[in-house]
Amino acid sequence: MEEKVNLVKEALSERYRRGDVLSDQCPAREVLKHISSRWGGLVLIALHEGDTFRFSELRRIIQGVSEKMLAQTLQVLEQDGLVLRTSFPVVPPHVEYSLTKLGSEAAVHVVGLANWIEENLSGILAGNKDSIEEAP
Amino acid sequence: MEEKVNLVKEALSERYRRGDVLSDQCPAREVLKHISSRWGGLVLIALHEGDTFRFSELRRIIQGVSEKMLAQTLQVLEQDGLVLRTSFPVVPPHVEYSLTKLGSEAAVHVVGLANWIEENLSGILAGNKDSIEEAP
DNA sequence: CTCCATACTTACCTTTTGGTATGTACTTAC
DNA sequence: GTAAGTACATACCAAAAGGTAAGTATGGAG
Repeated sequence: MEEKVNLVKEALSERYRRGDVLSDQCPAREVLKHISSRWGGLVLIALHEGDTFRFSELRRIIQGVSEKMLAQTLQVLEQDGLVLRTSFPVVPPHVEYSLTKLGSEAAVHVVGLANWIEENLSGILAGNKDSIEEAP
Repeated sequence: MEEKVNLVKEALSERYRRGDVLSDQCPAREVLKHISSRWGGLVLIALHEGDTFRFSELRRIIQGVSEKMLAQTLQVLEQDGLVLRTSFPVVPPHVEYSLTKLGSEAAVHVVGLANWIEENLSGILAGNKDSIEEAP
């Protein structure tokens, strides 16, 4: 079994020179955490639907997100260079959010996953016994 | 602005008949949560590398995961019908994990995202100022 | 007879995450 | 003059996630 683990590591050797989400040291795992955080992926999906959005628009589209969490998530994604924040110095405040080039590329994969889930939802739910039967 | 939100909702109308991760009611969001949970995606990625894996192999490959979390994550993914668990009634116990057809399809998207992150890691890190400069 | 290995489970505790409520600054609408 | 809208920040608390350590069952190795 030790050999098999090594074989897999060997197959992943190319990955070690860039990033490796399977390694707990690698910053790639941090980035994956940001994108796959509770609201991170949904923000990318929402932004992928249009060009620019205001804070309050995003709040309405991403159902259930609180102001605090949306602000926090947007900041993290902005720091990763995935989201662009443009604020206009007017009152009341006007801020627009959009995806950067990097952000669009990442969003494509997240949207791909979300679409797959949405299309295969019934199949997945069928495999999930909890949703149809429950022990008394 | 209300019109814009409606326009987006209209553009997503097709999605409402299947699943919609942007809706907080829809079970699709739960499935997304499972897959994008801290260890869920990494399990899919690891399993995607080979045919079958034993519990202890997965623990070694997915660096940093605890026994408790790996067991829990595998159970959730099994309930969603993404992971297949095969146990052989021998002693010491022998259990093999692999992806189902559904699981393979989901894994493709997760692997795609992970690969993108790994390939673009330096670019992302460059946009992330926290990793190079720190306020004193 | 004791130790080791496998694949877990369980109890206990800490850390992280997330929600609610409130405050801010300013202007327009009523 | 009071409320509403905008884009947040902040404090406080509850819930969830996660780690550690120990226990379980069983048989073989020493």
